[in-house]
Amino acid sequence: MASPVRRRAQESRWHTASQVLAWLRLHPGATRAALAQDLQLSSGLATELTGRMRALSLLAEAPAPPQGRGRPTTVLGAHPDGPVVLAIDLRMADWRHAVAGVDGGLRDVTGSRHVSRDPETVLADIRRVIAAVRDRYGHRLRAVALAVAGSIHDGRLAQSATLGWRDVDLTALTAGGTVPLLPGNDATLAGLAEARTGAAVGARAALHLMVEVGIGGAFTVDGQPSTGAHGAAGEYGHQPYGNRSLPCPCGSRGCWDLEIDGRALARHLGLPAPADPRGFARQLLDRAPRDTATRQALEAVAGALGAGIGGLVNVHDPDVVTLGGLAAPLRAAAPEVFAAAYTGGLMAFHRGQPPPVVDAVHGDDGALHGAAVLALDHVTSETALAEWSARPH
Amino acid sequence: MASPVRRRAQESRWHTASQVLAWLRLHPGATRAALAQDLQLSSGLATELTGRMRALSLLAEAPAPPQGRGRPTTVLGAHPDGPVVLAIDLRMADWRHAVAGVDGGLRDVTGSRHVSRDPETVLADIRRVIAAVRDRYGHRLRAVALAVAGSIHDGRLAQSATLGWRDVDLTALTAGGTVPLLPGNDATLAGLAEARTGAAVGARAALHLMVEVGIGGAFTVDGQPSTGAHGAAGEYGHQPYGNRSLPCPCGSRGCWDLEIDGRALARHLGLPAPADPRGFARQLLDRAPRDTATRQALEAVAGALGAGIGGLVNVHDPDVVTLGGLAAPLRAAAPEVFAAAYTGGLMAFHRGQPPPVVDAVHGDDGALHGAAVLALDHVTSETALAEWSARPH
DNA sequence: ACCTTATGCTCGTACCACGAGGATAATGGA
DNA sequence: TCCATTATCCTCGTGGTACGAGCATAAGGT
Repeated sequence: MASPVRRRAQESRWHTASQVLAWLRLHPGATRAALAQDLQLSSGLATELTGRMRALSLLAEAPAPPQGRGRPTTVLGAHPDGPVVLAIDLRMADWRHAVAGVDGGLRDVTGSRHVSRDPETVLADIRRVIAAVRDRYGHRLRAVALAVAGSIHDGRLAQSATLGWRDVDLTALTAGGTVPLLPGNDATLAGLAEARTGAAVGARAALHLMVEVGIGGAFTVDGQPSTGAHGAAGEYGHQPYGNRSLPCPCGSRGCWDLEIDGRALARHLGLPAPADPRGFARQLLDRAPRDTATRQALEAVAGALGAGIGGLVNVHDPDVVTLGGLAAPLRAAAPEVFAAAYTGGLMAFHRGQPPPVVDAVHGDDGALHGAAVLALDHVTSETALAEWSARPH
Repeated sequence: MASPVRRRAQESRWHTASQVLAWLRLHPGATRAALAQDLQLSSGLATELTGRMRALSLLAEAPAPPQGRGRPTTVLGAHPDGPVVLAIDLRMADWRHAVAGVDGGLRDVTGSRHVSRDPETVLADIRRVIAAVRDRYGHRLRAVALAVAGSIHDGRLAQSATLGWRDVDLTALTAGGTVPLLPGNDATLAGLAEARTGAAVGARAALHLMVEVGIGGAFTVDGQPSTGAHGAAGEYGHQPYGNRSLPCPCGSRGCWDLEIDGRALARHLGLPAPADPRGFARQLLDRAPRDTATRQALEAVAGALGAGIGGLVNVHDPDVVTLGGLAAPLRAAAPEVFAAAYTGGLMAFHRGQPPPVVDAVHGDDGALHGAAVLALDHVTSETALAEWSARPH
């Protein structure tokens, strides 16, 4: 615990080290010479910093293969005894987890299907995994991030149509331990992953939209998602873009959600609401080319998707929009309809150079990667580094 | 000009000084002792910092009136030779400007009506004022911020329904000089002012919505507005919340704008679109109590306002929502309808503690104050302080 | 072998932050 | 009037990061 008086000096002490680790995650397998050049470190400072961080097990250096003339440099990587985080992605039918070191690489990616979708059972499973990882890594485990397909509010899972849960306390997962638990909405974290290592790399402001059951997303600026006051931001599916006569399970009416996912497709086809909207939509996407009615339903949905995205671009003014989950195949099913609705929804001055709408690159791994990013951001923060350095190594 | 190599040291050198000036603006007329306590500065550091900043004309100290026992402290304020900024608010019928020092206080608030609304004429007027202020303050003038009732895109005024302008280059206003021009949307800057010194003080995340002609706003996190990639964020009026059959001057259809302002009121009353939607709405608000049809029109608008705000709360998850311009009286005209639509538009888990919707406190001065905040943020940044200190005094 | 190139290391300097100890300037009571 | 009390300011020695110059080192090229 840093004394409050020493606060400013403590933090500035780890400022550059934190920058180094952030840079390392963006450039895995990079050399020390490249680090010094990118961050404009003097060679003296690079020596001192890497030395200090090596001594603290924050960094490992290995001789780099010589490339041309000059003294060979070293390759930077995570230290074998360095801090690690646990990333968990809790989805409708299954959940997965992985361990990551400060270089951002995911290790031990493991998954298993839910035996029961009952909250108590699932949370007990997760608690078991956390305990197992803590047993294996000991004090090296510094944070656990949990991506959930539902709305997060002050550390609680407020509601999840996907899982059928309502107001589940997640903080209890690491209660008793000292490891912080960082929960996040799955679409928000997938957006974070796209911004850092995905289709939105290089963009200052990026909007990610993900369709599974309903539509969610994240707006990131300089790689930081806008989380709002209680971590509940990004619920784009619950904007009144739709038909006011349709009630939404969220409690509101006319939500965009209802115009986008499998429920909307079923409605357009005159079918009852499917139990598994995601699976239903996937089926339709597969058989679309052969079925006119299905194609028309997909066109309606693609249009609703494009028009809404146009409105969101007006609100957020992103450099780029990324599509995750079913959003990408939905657009691909009716690209002209989507494009017309998208540009039609933009304010005139955006139409000269509309932000490109690109498919996400992380696929189903987005939320898991994003959870790792969230946890590693926490671990490589200046205060967390100060804490880590206070322990013996 | 700082050499790139010295960047890190230069910035950290001014880090605390920048914090001091930021704090001073939030606590005008505060004492040095209070500064040291709030920022947890050791008394030695407070001495050194204030001394350095006094020598650089960044700060003035005057003996504080003694209050009880103990050695009297000093009151901090802007130095009489310190840096200043020029804030300008360009509105439909008139424009105003003011000079501000680093303590944030607005001086010489002046206004004048447009003789002509022709862009060239108005911009020439503004150029004249900038030149006059520069003549008077010389190198002390460090930034000019310009609030405009229109959409900003990469430093240009992309379109303004209010002024009837389209794609006007604003950067030319200070061309030739070295003073940076910082343009901003008026609603965005009003939101900034509310977040720093208005109704949203203390909130981490705040949403400001302002109705004049159409509706615009700003989402601020920790006092920083989300500006997007090109400074065009916050165009809430151009989300497809409304009736798709209505074309909007922005080029899209069904914009929220068309459901909220004087044009919506006229439509509900079966009247043609008014030339001055703002004045028209003001008239109706005045005579509402005596006229049933008007009251019903106002109720429809208040409902559309509340429902949209509910959707935006789902998106942004703010701590508080502030209403500027006509938004406050529109709500007041039908508070029950507004409240029902607002909570009805919220996702269920927000309804337990919905973010309070409060009236803005800056009134018509919001954009001008926000422009001053924007300019002063620039001037008290670490790099700007480094530049200032490099000059002789 | 020697030069060239690229990088790492050492060390003196500059500067901010910190904390302890003492100085200072007011009040208020004896 | 004098002195204790209180709150603040100032001085100074220490610690720590960043910087840059100069030198050392380890390769490839000639």
